[in-house]
Amino acid sequence: MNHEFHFEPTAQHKEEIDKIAKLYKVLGEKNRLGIVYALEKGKRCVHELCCYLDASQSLISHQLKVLREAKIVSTSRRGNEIVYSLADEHITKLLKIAKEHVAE
Amino acid sequence: MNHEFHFEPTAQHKEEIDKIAKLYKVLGEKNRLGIVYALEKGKRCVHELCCYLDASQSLISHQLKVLREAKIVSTSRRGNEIVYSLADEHITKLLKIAKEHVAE
DNA sequence: AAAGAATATGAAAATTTATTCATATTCTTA
DNA sequence: TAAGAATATGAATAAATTTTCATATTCTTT
Repeated sequence: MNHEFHFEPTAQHKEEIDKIAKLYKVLGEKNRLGIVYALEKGKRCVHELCCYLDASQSLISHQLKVLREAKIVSTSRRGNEIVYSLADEHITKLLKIAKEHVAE
Repeated sequence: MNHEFHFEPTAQHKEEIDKIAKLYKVLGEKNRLGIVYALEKGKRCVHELCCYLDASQSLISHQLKVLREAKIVSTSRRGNEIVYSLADEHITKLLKIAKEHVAE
């Protein structure tokens, strides 16, 4: 077969692919996605997230950092605690579709 | 602060988290996501995907296997070629939301 | 049936990511 | 301001993933 014809993603497309791949990669990890699930129900401090996911404080903090850097969660302080919440509703929308997809 | 109160995801929730994390993980890789992008425009054989992504045949085949196992793509034969296409429209929907999310 | 084209695959190497451990930082309150 | 609680972080280790290389498989055509 003749494969002279080449096609390529545009630069913009490449960038978009990069961004989305990064986003999916961040959400494609059990603990991080679990955190997002927990936060869908409301704000939670780190300790609560550790309980929820039955994971060490250090691990959860590291994963929270990844989520922060991806702008998926945001923080505020409440006394001695740092309280995490979802950065915006987009994530919930994103998850909704994914939930539908896997519900089969 | 009092952290007597524990909460946990239900078994079903855990399973859902697992499934979605797996799905996102598969899509959270540049080359695989690139393949999906290419296939959104229509069926493509392996060689075409290699060109599109400027990647080796072996690499693309390996990634296609991952996509196949995740039921994201399906195949058919056309003479000597294996032609890949998206398994269903869900993926397109999923991507649509993600595209919106990163378009900022 | 032999040769060639297209794709797949196993195993090794390279790279990335997740996890742990020890410790630092930041805030609060006695 | 000292002590304690909650969280963050750097570095090391463990584990998983991606990529390559060599080769196998499958189909087509002569």
